[in-house]
Order: sequence, then structure tokens, then C-alpha cells
Amino acid sequence: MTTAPKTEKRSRIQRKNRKLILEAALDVFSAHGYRGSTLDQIAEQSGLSKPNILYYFQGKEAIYQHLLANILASWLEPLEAIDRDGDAVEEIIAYVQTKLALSQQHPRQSRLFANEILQGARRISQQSKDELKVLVEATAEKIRAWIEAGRLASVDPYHLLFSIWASTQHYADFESQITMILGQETLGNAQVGALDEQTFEQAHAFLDMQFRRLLTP
Amino acid sequence: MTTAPKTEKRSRIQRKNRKLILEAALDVFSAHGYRGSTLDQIAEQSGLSKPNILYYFQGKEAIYQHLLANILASWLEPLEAIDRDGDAVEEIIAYVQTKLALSQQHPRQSRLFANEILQGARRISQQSKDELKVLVEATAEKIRAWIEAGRLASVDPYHLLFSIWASTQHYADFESQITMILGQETLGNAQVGALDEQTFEQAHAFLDMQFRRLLTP
DNA sequence: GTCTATAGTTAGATAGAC
DNA sequence: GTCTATCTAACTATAGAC
Repeated sequence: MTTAPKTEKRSRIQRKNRKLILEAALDVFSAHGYRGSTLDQIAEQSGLSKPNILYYFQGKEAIYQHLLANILASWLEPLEAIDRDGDAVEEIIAYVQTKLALSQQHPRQSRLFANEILQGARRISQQSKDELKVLVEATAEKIRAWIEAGRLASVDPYHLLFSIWASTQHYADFESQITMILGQETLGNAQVGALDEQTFEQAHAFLDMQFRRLLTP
Repeated sequence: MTTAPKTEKRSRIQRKNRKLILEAALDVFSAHGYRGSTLDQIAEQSGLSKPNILYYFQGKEAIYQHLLANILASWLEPLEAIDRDGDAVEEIIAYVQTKLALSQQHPRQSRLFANEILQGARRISQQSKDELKVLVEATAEKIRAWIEAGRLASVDPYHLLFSIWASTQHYADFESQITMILGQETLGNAQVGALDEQTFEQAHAFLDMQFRRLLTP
């Protein structure tokens, strides 16, 4: 029994199958959590056999770690994009909208991440945690500078970030509850489980207003 | 093999053991999710043997359902307490503070519930879902009336509730991330995992300001 | 690269003695 | 009411043929 090549050049079929596996695994892990997911489910979802999946990845944990690392990276990216030389309120509002758009376009990633945090972030490496902390610290510093310059209302930078994360990610993580409450009278749409466009437009408008009122000096 | 009495009178020892089991199960389920939890863990945590646990409850699912039903009830309670004849802004602010206090005092319940929603609310009965929907609908109606009376700024009632739930529950559900970011330089405290008093005071102040600014007409 | 077969664990639940 | 022993099913992972 051989194993797939690591970082060296991968064939077309290898790239395709790895992609199939990761896509299927994202479906399964985000819906059932790590322990609730099985290789059988990932195999069925991807159309590959179980041993074949273990040919491409070292095991269940390796697939999960791969997804988690990617999600962490895309989670940090928009934070870095905040421009300390830009208009303070507009920079924050833009960040809120970016995060909300991520919840709309990548709800499975958000849910996998939420699951991981909820259960104590056991599978996130100390290095990743340190990176997160440093980046958040730098962002808090940008916010503090804006406040001292009188360009932003005086708020605690950390709790501002918590509030933004919570209220934007909520639309992905608590999607099943939102659907439960708003009902889905939209019978026209194929009910695949995602929230409809209109809900996100309303969320967009609401959060814009909420954070604008909070932050305008 | 016999089974424990259902609703009829239970002995002291029965009440005590059921309580032990539920307390242990809350620890375990909130930390690992449904599928990630085992009867062995609940047995060890409660100090009872596995068969003994199955003497008191019909199975793993029954224990979970019992906890979930209680959590749902305590989740709905503060919503009903909102008084349509009270001061609009103060009523909402009081609700926010109540929800935040619940996150502080009962973080495990919040996390068990979040886990359940995150994974699609599969184990919540249709009846409970309907009850939730009706109660939220009634609350939205109270908020709409306040807005029409000019006592509250014009906001979407549903998205207001989503924002409140998200930003208060965040302190329980994402506790591990908050700890990660705020660090715990508080070496004096026995680090059992919970956020310290100071963090909740800051959250209290922040959310008070956020929703006051949003809602004051 | 992909498959069938299976080893090795772990988990939920039950039987039956005490 | 509580325990030891055990059954059965599910799951990760590996062996080895093709």
C-alpha cells in the first residue's frame, strides 16, 4: 500500500479527488461536528470509497485539520484589511459587511469554526491561537488610535469586535433557528436550507444602522 | 431488571441520583456535543456506574432531551417577561442584561443549546419549534407597537432580537475564543475556564451602550 | 489508484447476580 | 438499586488483491 505524494507535484486526478474529499468533508463536519462525522459519510458524499479517502489523507483528523487551517486563514484576512488611514466609521462598517457576506457565502465554514470554538478549541494549534491573538491586538490598537483622534465614539475595542463577530456569524451559525422563526413561506425557492437573499439584505441594513449609531462620534 | 418510577413519587436517593446524572450530563454534552459525548464520561463525571445511569434514564437520548427541554423553557422565559406597558428602551435593555446574565451564570446550557442549533436543531421537537416561533412573533408585535408609538427607533424587530441573542450568548458560546484573545493574565484566579467578573462588567457596559444608542428614538 | 475484506476499538444497551 | 459481564453495532484504519 502506498500513500499519495505530499507537497510534490500532484496529478490532475489527485488534485480533483482531494478537492472532492475536502468539499464533502466540509459538508459533513459543518453539519455534524467532528465526532458526529464519519468517514463513511464523507465517502458517500464525495463518491469515493473509504479506503480511497485514506489514500489521499492520513486520517479523519488530517482532513479536519486541513479544513480548519484554511478557515482560520480566511477568518483573519478581513481583519488585516482594516486600513488605519481610512475613514474610521466606514472602515468598521465595511468590515461588518465583509463578515456578513462571508456568513452568507460560506456558512459551512462558519459553522465548522463555531463548532470547534464551542467545544473548547481543542484542535486549534497553539501557534494559530497566538497568531489570532496578535492580530486582534493589532486591530484593537487601530481602533484605540481612532478613538483618541476623536474619529470614533469611545467603545471598548475588544467588545466591539466580539459584537461584530457575534452578530454577523449568527446568520450562518444559527441559520436553523432563523429559518425556524422567519418561517419559509418562500415556497418558490428550493428549500436547501440556506437563508434567502431578502433576509441578508435586511441583516445588512440592520447591522449598518446598529454599528453606525454606536460608532459615530 | 426493573426501571425507575416515572412521574410518581421518587425517593430521596432517586431524586439525588437523577440530579447527579443531569448535572454530569450537562457538563459532558455542553463540552463535546451530543455525538461527542459518551455514557462512560457521564458515568465517571457523576460517580455512578453506566448501568445505573440506564436504570434512571431510558438512554443517552433521553438524558439529552430532558436537558434540552429545560434549557428551551428557561430560554423563552425572559422573552415573556418583556412588558409592553413598560418604558420601551428600558424594557429592551433589561432583556439584554438578563440574557447576558444567563450567559454568565449558565454558560453550559447556552453551549448545549448552541451546539444543537448549529447542527440543525434535529433533536428539537416540532412542538417546541412552534412554541418558539409563536412567542417570538408576539415579542416582535410588542416591539412594532413601541416603534409606531414613537417610543423606539425604527428597527426590524426580528433582526433586533437576533442581534441581542448573538451578542449576549457569544460570551458563553465563544468563551474559549474570548479567553484566547483577552488572555488570562489573572493568575490569581483558579483558571476553571470561565470568564472573569471584569469581562462581564465590560460586556454589560458595552451592550448597554450599543443597544441604547440603537434604540433611543 | 481503487477495491474487498477485515482487524481492532469503542460505544450504547441488556442480562442477571447480589 | 447497583454491580459485573457481555452482546451488538458502528467506526477508524490497514492489508493485500487487482
